Amino acid sequence: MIEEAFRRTGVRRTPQRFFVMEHLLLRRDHATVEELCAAVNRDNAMTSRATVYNTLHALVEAGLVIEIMLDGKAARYDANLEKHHHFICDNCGSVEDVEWFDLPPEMEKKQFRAFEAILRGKCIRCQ
Amino acid sequence: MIEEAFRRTGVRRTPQRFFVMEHLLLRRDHATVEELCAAVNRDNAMTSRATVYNTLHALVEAGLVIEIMLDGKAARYDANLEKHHHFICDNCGSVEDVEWFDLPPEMEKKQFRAFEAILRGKCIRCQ
DNA sequence: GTCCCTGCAAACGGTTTGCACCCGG
DNA sequence: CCGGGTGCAAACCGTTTGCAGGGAC
Repeated sequence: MIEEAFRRTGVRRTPQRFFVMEHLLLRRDHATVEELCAAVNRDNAMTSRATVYNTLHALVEAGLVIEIMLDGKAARYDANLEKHHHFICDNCGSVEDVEWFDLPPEMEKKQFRAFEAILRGKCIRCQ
Repeated sequence: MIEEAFRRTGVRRTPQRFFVMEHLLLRRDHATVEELCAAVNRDNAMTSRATVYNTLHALVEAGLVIEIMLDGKAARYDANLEKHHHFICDNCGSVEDVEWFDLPPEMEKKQFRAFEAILRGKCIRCQ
């Protein structure tokens, strides 16, 4: 529940923040700022790009959303908080979640703070 | 040998291209365009930023260098053609090569075209 | 009532592009 | 000589910032 998550993490509840969070939860398609801005403005009240950036920073800070930076293109945002990796389609550039797997044992020893895998290929639609 | 690599891959040999390639081979520190531009201009003839970009595209195209895009910051370039992963220091942002490891067997089955791991932590200097 | 959020517009940093000139093959 | 590379400057695109006004708590 969004209200509850905001209260719990101390994120101030504004319509803009609510709509952004709602969109990320409903359509888990790794939206970019541009897409979120368009979606929120289509469905609801007016929201500036700057506010979408501000909102996303707040949500990332609060741990409600993760930021995915791939290939130097626009950042994408993901409300899936389970540990997972990412797949990028060579053809259409879409991003999909991939089930989590750990580092091999010999690497695990080295105590990295974080591990993230990026997998590439053609997605089902593009094959 | 640089001359030979250029001839083999059909990259036209200009002083600028030679110096960029030389720098990447000698100091394998994952240089950014900015750093390469500065280094080439310090040591040798004048070279514009646009030409460094052009050169790097040509070298990546020719398969003599790989491009590393991390965290939406400036691209970095690497003359290490062996398969490897990358480590980024949380503190200073430096990038290091990490020995290659494969996907776990259950993932290997899915036939991804490419796999790249990004590891994070503190580098030796920053610990 | 106090902060913090919002919208706007300008600034920013990395990269790309258009163009006239130049040089490698 | 020809095609492609070079330098310069302007354009581009995603993101950040400064600021005045407004809404959450």
